[in-house]
Formats: sequence, structure tokens, C-alpha cells
Amino acid sequence: MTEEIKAVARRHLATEGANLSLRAVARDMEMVSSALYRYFASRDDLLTALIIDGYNSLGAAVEAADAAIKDRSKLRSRWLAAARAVRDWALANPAEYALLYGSPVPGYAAPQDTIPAAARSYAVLGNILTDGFASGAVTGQGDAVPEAIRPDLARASEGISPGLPDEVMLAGMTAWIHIFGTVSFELFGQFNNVVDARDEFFDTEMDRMADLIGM
Amino acid sequence: MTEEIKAVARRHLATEGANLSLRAVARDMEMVSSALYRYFASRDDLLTALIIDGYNSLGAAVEAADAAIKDRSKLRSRWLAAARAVRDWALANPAEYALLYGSPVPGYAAPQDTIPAAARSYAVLGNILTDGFASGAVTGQGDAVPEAIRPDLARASEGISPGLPDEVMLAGMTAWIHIFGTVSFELFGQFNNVVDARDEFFDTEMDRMADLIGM
DNA sequence: TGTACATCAGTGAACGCGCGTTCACTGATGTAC
DNA sequence: TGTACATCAGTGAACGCGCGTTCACTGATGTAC
Repeated sequence: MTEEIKAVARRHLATEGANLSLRAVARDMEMVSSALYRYFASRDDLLTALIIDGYNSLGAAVEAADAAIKDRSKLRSRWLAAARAVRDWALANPAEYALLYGSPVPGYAAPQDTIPAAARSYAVLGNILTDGFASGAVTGQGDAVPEAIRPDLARASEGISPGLPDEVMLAGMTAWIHIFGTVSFELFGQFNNVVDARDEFFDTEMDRMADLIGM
Repeated sequence: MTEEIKAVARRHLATEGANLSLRAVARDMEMVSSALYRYFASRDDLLTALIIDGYNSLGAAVEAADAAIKDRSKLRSRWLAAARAVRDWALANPAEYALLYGSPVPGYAAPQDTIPAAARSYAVLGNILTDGFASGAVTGQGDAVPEAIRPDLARASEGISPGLPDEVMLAGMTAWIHIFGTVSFELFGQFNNVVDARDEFFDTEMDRMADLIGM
């Protein structure tokens, strides 16, 4: 039942945008709106559940894309597959993507519960970098890392890919940000009248990031 | 009067998020809600006006930041100043930033009128690239540009910096996207519990982009 | 200088709709003796 | 096997609030003769 409510709510998100309405969901399920309160304590609770589901769904997609590359030493293929998985997932679920990576929903503050789910897709890149570093393919040469951001990099790598040099971690973050920057530009309309060859453009951008990481 | 309404609406955006309410704006101005219809034909019209103002305000800030660098040959300084101006403007006007670069407002489709204003900040980077290319400082060596995206690049450079090689244009777009990707991550909460040294992190990212452009 | 008229910013009531949440309740199902 | 009871999913009415938009109107200001 809880699952069915979430499914309907996701469908509503897709058509209505972020203005999710409990009453509309209930209507769609041919229930009375108060019945939903047996499953979710409040609208915010439902939103939180959708967000966690969203991160997990994205995370699973990215994990699967990486896992599908049989030759684990082909770092660039793994990276491209993971990045494409993010974009494909976002194009298939634009409203959920907006919920996760777009403007904050007015009046809603995501609780801490969402954090582990959010890290899941992120961790895939961490694995790729870790594998690359272990095999010596990724060395993290290049720019010096400013002292001020070293603690942040250390903390980020701690949970996800311990032992990675700051240089590699930083390049990874640059690349990671760039996936979502590019996808958001595409999804939120900044490519309208500017970029038509979107598949190719995305791949080109991701290629550049692979260069930057040095893999 | 029109200006005052927009000012109040902007203040509302800042506190309420994207759910801009005509009635709330009217209340704030101690007017009756119907009075606003003398100035804007509808809520969407007011939104459009705010969006155009926002792009212009951002564009002016970026232009000023670039213009403040006296030695015009210092491309990297100009780039960093422009990029920082985007971020500073976004941090100062988070709701307007979300309106321009965040998730689309449900039920609202931006009309074509917003396009020229949107290009204004973009054009500043075009100028920097053009100057760099003219002086020979930026050559656009590096990755090959896939055929499929050449038409897009040509069209983009046409209006903004004619004559620029595709390689340079592409690097510029990568950098441009990365500004907004980084700012959006920061503003939309993806840096929470991850990046604390935000000023330094942003500068580091922008430095990387300057390297990538080759300036 | 004084009157008649037009302009137009802002009013107030109404229409028809939406929302999240609470609360006492019904009525079917399953469990215990 | 049959009765008494507890559980619990879902109901329906209500509370108190919000919204965008329309429309006939008032009443002050400015203009023309």
C-alpha cells in the first residue's frame, strides 16, 4: 500500500512538478485524503520517502551501469557508463531529478535520513577512482590542492574511497559536479536554442572530465 | 509602481521560495489583490518580468566584475572575477537564482522574451575568450570536437563571439556549465556535510576551468 | 477663474477552486476462548 | 463450532486557510473649454 501511494505520488510529481498534493494523490487512488495518514504522518514524510527512494533508484541505476562493464580495468568506460546512467535516469524521471538536485521545495527541509541514500551513486565514482589508483592508472598528478579544502576532501574520501590522494579526490568531485551541472542545464531549459545534439554534447563533456581525472 | 511590485515580489521569492503569490504581494503592499492587475496581466506575467530582471541583474553584475579588471590581457583574472560574480550574485539572491537556473516553476513556461536577457552574462565569457583568441593567448588546442556538436557551437558563437574556433567555444561552454553546476550544488544543498570551505573550493574549481580553456 | 468631463489607480465583493490536517466513526477481518 | 472481542483500513465531515481572476464601482486627479 505504502508502495502504491509512492508510485502514484511519483506519477503526480512527473506531471505537476514539485507541488505535490496529498489530496490529489488520494483522489487518484480513489481514497479519501485522510486515509493517507495511515501510511504517512504528513506530506513532508511522503516527500522524504520519495526523496530517499529517488536517491536509491538513481544509485541502483548507476551501480548497474558500472557493473555492466566487464573489464574492470577500463576506467574510462566505467566512468562514461556511470555518467550516462545519471543522465538517462534524469531524463526518464525529470521530476524526481528536480526533487533531488533542483531548487529546494518551499517549506520543506530534508531530514538527515536522506544522506546515506544520496551517497550511493556518488560511491560508484569513488570505486572507479579507487580501482584506478590501486592499479596505478590514476595518479592524481596535476594541480596543487589548496590547504583549505584538504579537510573536506579527506572527509569525503573517508567514507567512500579511503586512502585516495586529495588530488584524485578533487578531480573526482569536479567531474561529479560536472555530470549534474550538465544534466541540470539540459533538464532545466538552459540548452534550449543552444545545444541540440544533446547526447553527443554530454558524452563530450564527460570525456573531458575523464581527461581531467587522467583515466 | 511596477518597480515597487517587482521589488516586493522579489522579497517574497526570497522568503517563500518559488511559490510566488499575487495575493501575498498585494497584502504586503497594503493593496487589494485585484489592484495588481493594473500592472501585470497575470501572475505569469509578473514571473516573466522577474525572470528578465533577474537575468539582467546577474548580467550586469558579471559585466561589472569583468570590467573592473583593468589589465584586459589578464584573462584568468577576468574569468575568475566573472565566475565569482555569478556565485556572489547567486548567494545574495538565492531565490532568484533558483528561478533562473533551478527546477522549472510548475505550470509556468518562460516565453521567448527571456532569451536575450539570459545571454547577457554568457556574453561576458564570450568576450574574454574572443580577447584571448585575438591576442593568441588562447589557442583552443586539445581534444577534437565531435562533428555532431559543431553546428551547435557555431550557432552559439555566432551571436556572442564570432570567429572563435569550435575548440575554444566548447571549452568555454564546459567552463560556463561548471560555474552553474558548482553554484547549484552549493545552493541546493549538495555541499551540506561535504564541502565546508566553499569560497576556496569554488575558486579551485574555476581555476581548473581556466586551465582547461588554456588561459 | 470656474465648471464639466475624462482618465485611471485602487476598492471590495464574489466565483470557484485548491490545500493539509484532525477526529469521531463504521464495518470488515482476524483472533481467542 | 460458535460467540465475543480487538484490530485496523478507510470514511466523511469539518476547520481554517490559501489561491488567481473578474467585475462593477468609487473617488481623486488632471485637462479642456
